[in-house]
Parts: sequence; C-alpha cells; structure tokens
Amino acid sequence: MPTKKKQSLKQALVEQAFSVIEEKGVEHLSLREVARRLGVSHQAPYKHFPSRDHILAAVVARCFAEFAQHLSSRPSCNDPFDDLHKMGLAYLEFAQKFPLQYRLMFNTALPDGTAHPEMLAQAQFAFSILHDKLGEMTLKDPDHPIRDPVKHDAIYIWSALHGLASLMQSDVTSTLGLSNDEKAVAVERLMRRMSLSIAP
Amino acid sequence: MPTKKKQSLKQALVEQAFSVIEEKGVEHLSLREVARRLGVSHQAPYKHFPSRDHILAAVVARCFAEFAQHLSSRPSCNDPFDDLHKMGLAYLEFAQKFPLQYRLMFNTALPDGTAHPEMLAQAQFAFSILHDKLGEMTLKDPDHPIRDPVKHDAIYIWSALHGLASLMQSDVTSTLGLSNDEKAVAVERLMRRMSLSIAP
DNA sequence: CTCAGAAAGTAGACGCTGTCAACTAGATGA
DNA sequence: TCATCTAGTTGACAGCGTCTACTTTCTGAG
Repeated sequence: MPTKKKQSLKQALVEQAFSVIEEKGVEHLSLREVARRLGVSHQAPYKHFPSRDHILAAVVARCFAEFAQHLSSRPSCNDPFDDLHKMGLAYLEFAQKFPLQYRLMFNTALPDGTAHPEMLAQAQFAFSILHDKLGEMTLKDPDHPIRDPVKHDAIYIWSALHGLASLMQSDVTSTLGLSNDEKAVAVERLMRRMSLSIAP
Repeated sequence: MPTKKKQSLKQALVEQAFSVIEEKGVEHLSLREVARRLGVSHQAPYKHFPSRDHILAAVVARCFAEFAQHLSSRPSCNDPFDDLHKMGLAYLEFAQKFPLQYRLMFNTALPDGTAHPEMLAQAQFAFSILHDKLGEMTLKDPDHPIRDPVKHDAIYIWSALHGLASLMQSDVTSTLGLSNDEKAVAVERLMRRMSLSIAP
C-alpha cells in the first residue's frame, strides 16, 4: 500500500501537530518536535508540507471541518426558527467543548490566507451552513419582513455568537467573576435577543 | 537624570517592539531585533523585562490604555442611551482604525495572564468604562425594565461589538465579498438591534 | 523484467532565536 | 571612601525553521 503509507505520515503529522499545540500552545509548535514524536527525521515533514505555516493551516482546516460537521449534525425539523436556535446553541457548544479548535480557527493569524486554499475552502463551507439555514428561513416565509439580504442577518448572528464565544473562553470571564450559572444566563439572553431580532 | 534615562530605554523597548510587530507580525517579534534597532546589546532588554512575553504584555497593556482613552474620549451628553450608542461606534471605530492594536488586545494569548498584572489592570479598566456607562443608564431611569444585572447587558453588548469587530477585520469579509458599504450597513443594523435590546 | 526517474526519508549546515552566566562601568548611599 | 546596586556588555548554549546534498524506496513505461 504505497499511497496509503504515503499519506499516512502526512495525516500523522497533522494529528501530532495538533497534539503539540494542545500541550504547548500554538506559538510553541515545532516541526522538529512533531518529527521527533513520530520517529522520523527533522526534514521528513518538508516532503509533505512546504513550511511550518502550511502544517498549521492543515490543522486549522481540520478544525473547520470538525466545526462544520458539528454545526450540521443537529437534526433539522420543519421549523427553521427552531433550527436556527439549535444551530446557535451548537455553535456555542462547540466553542465551549473545543476551545482550542475554536481559537485555532478564529485566533490564528496565517500570513496569507490565499496561500492555504484548502483551509479557506473549509472555512467557507462552515459559514455556508449558517448562511444556507438563514436562506431556508426567508424562503419558507415569503412575507418575512427582512428587507436586507440574508447575508447581513448571517453577519449579525455570526457576530453575536462569535463575540459571546470569544468572551466566554477568554480570561475576561474570570476577571469579571462570572460563575458558570451566569455564563449560562448570558448565553440564554443572547439567544433570546437573537431570535427576537430575526423573528417576524 | 538617572531615573529618566533609566526609564527611557524601557519605554523605547515597548515602542520599538510595537513597531516590529507592526512590520513583521506578533509571532515574529524578536527581542534581539528590538535591541538591534535601539543600538543596544541583545541582553539589555532583560534588565527591564524578565522575558519576551513580558515585553509583549507591556505592548498589549499600552493598547488597552489607548483603547480605554478612545472609548472615554467621546463627550458625554445627558442622554445615556445616546452616550452608549456613541460608545459602541467608538468601539467599532477603534477596531477599524487600529486593527493591530485590537488584535493584540483580544487575539494575543499570553501563557498566564496573572503573570502580567499591569496588563490585566488596563484590561479591567477598559471594560469598566463600558460597564459604568451601562450603570449610569439604569440609575438615571429607575423604572428601566432590565431585570438582570447590568453585568449581563454589558456582556451582551461587548459580545456583539467584539464579534462584529472581529469579523470585519478578518479575512471573512473578503471571502464573503463584502463591500465597504455593506460593512457600514452591517454596523448600522447591529447598532440598531443593540439599542432596541437595551432600550425600555 | 528492467531500469530510469520520481518520491520519501536522512544527514548536515547556516543563521536566527530566547535565555543563562559572567563580567564591566557608573551611580548611590551609609 | 568604599561597598553595593544597577544598567549594560560579551559569550555561550540549545532549539528552531529551512536550505542543500545525499540515500533509499517505490513506480510505471519500455
């Protein structure tokens, strides 16, 4: 199995890179460390990725893929408003359950995004899920009083969700002395306001 | 002037560090580069900061101070709702005008926040401005129908603002093909919704 | 089957980095 | 005056990303 073994190191590199990030933080990700853990030479990774940034981009792309799957894994019922509410909760749940992945997606500054097309594609796909769900809503209700394009609603919702998710996992919460209960209240309030803003 | 000269290098280090970050990105900030630019030896910075992270924390603290000043520089009128609206715009304006500073404040992962008390204090002060403004609002209107503590409103508002600011300066906007006009519309919509949520 | 060539992996080197240790010159203060 | 503290210097060390050159292994056309 040549192709299988060929790809196996590439995949193993991405997985080990994530493990290293998990243990030491993204800024201490070292290709040599990854290679050492996999028992290969320090140059082996360069046969599969042109640079350290490209491995990092692959890790981020995998996070986006997991994120998209998490968002769309919820069963969709006939009520698109309920669907959207569930998707919002799923969004926040992902950020809470997988804070590292979330930070990697939205906090990682790759020098040039266009240099990592796979990562970009995964990110676009993840956003399309939210966008499409909003599209369903307005389609199912032709008299929906939203005048601006769906895109702007998507932006608003994504903004609110992302802002809350970021805040909840930053040090700010401990700085403000927020208990878990208060966090839950904040989530519930935000979701309610979001629904009110979108609902007819 | 011993004390003056003593402090001058410390201050110069922080300024030059910011310049380096500006040019090369925060992950390429190098103490040796900073020292080189200031014409001192590569060990001189260590007489003023214990490590690279501590210089970075000082840079971030300065960003928080500038941010707080920007937020509170707006003249406050007698209408606290109008004040809040202006402060929200000021928030977004800062993020747009000084994206690097904004990212440094909210995207920089320092290993241990408690190790940098000055930075933490600046961050808390910045948030207190928003919090106090909300406090004014509820105080001036005793019948204000907000049942939950001010803190939760502050969290909601900060979430929405931070989310939008982050989104606006990420690559997502170009990915979605957002024009500047559409960005402005998104800002206006968010501000309107925010006001509606808070207003009685 | 053979064998040229591509692909995967190894080894060594270079310049860069953060940081530790040891040293020097100058200011401070009892 | 002289011991001490402070700011700054030089030198060293290990680790890093990445370039070049080498070997091994696999592949696919003749």
